[in-house]
Amino acid sequence: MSVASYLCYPHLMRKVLTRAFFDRSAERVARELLGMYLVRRIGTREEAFRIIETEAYVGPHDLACHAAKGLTKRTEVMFGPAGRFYVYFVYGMHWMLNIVTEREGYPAAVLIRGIEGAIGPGRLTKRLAITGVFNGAKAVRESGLWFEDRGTAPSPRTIRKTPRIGVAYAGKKWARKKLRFVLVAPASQTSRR
DNA sequence: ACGATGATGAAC
DNA sequence: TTCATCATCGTA
Repeated sequence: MSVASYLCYPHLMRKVLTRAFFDRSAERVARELLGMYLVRRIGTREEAFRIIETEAYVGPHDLACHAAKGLTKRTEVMFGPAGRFYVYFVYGMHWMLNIVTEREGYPAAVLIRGIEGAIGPGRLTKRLAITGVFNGAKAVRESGLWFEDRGTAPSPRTIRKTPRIGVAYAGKKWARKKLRFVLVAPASQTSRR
């Protein structure tokens, strides 16, 4: 494959996001995951979905973050190294997919809330057949679930910041923080004037 | 608009 | 033991 091919067909660029990408603040990771791809492999079948909605849960002081409860059996994955999935069950029905961020020992994560074709964290996991078996797994090819940079980073002007969904219990300060990131023009790769 | 779903952890 | 939760679907 020549360099020219990549220039003509930017989607052929496929760079798997490694631990270093996630070993940063949850807020930055949440913002930069917009436009990246979540890739799922089941057997030999592979599907990639552009990420269009995320939320950052920024640490133990963030009262909306499960880690604010401290180290428990459920939250222990968040206390581990970055680049692993934190998957938990809510409301007796839905699996929520998060990716752990920050250094080992500092609990923080990004909730993947929406991909093209499946808006909503519960719908997304159902669509990709993601359950608790992914909890603690590394986001690498071998796991069957990973992230890729396909060279389609969105223009900053297509990114919206809003308060997170369903976190009123966290108190005004944390419920109001704009830690939800939404890509409003998923198809466009560059800014429009 | 509201009830059902049913793991986890905190409050009681 | 009871209650609320990082939703969603079916029924009214």
